[in-house]
Amino acid sequence: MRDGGRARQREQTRQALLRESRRLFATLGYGAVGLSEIVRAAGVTKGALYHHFDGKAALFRAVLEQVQEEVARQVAATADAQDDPWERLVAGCQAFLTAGTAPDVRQIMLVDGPAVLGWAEWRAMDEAASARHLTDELTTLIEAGTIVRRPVAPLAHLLSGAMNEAALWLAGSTDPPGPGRDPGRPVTDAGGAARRLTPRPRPVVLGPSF
Amino acid sequence: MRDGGRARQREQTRQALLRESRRLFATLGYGAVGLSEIVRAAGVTKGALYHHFDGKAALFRAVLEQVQEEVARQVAATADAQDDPWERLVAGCQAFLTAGTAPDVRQIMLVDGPAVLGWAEWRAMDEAASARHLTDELTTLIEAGTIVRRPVAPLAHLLSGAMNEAALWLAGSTDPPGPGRDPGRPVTDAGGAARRLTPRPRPVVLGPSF
DNA sequence: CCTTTCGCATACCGTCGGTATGTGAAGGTA
DNA sequence: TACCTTCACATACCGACGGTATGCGAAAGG
Repeated sequence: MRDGGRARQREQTRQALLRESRRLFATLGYGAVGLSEIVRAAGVTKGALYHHFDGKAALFRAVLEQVQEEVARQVAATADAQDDPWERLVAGCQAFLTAGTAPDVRQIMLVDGPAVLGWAEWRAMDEAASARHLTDELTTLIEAGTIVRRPVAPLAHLLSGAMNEAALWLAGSTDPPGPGRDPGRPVTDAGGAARRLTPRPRPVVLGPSF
Repeated sequence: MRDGGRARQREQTRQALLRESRRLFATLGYGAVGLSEIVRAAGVTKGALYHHFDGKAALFRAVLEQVQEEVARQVAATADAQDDPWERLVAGCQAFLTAGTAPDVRQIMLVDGPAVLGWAEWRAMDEAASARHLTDELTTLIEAGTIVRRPVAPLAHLLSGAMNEAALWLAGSTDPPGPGRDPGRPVTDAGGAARRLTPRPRPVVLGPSF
């Protein structure tokens, strides 16, 4: 072959499988995508797929890991640009809402993820990817006295759940399994909505509502 | 037949299908349950199933409707026992967390629901069943000045998402698709945790944290 | 140059959701 | 009571799917 060695070709095939399966999973949903479609789009056969992954669910898991990593990177980058801890939390939430509006994230990470891998595994992956930072931020805010002292784990879960639902809601009612409206609509202003949802005056306590 | 007329027998078959499929969906998850298992457990054949429902997803939809109705009834009953609007909201949230801890609700309503029917349809069903009351409660609280005046729709979504995640978390890490621990464990004290999560002093503003 | 390894293709299998058709009892009608 | 219609299913079957076992040819190693 004129292209680089075996390792190069191997990685190329693997990336093609990840890229095409991600696209199909995002647009049609996990259940509506057949392996035949994936391998056809990737230009390989089922033999290649099962050589790289342990099955359909394992392929989905790899895609989900990729998506979660991207979201975590965006959120962390936006949050870390802020110096003040409270502003870091707010910026991080806004960044998550912006990222969560993307169809990939929406369908793969928020809709199919828990059902395909089971909630426990999905939660563990989310914890490892991004929720860990959220816990850190909340801990910092508690230590600084910005929010009332409470167990951080429940706070993190509640805030995480609220953000997930908000992302799904802000993305509009466009999702594959249903009737599905125009996918190319201008996407409701997620950033603006997120900003409107956060308090103008910096609060002294976060606890009461939780 | 010695049992009542056709209508009676028909309803009996339908209920058996709903009961057994609900049990199997709850314990194994939607994807891991085959129609053959369902009809065998219900003591009928696939012909009966397709005579009553339009397919597997439609059967699941009927089960989900049933589950949502039960949850909504419990929540409404608990909330309506309180006179004060704020106490109604708190009691309703606690009741939801208690109900959401049940494995049926957990797997069917919170995990598989959005993936099987699509998020939009799932959201519409939830809206019709229970979220509508949540919006009403929040509106009342805003009108009474208990919480700061904001658009209620975002508030309702955030709170709903937080409650859903909380219910999944409080139920522990036991779910079918994963390794799944002892299903009969004593269920972490959901009511107590819910009470601990809500503020002791009645707040004047709910907004800041949202 | 020969051998081994490995990345992948081919061929095949059991099972699944879904459908088309058959059937016998319940219910109406004379 | 005899007949006919309706209806609530059962039976038989199909294409497609996820998954597996095996074959093969090119690249790496000696």
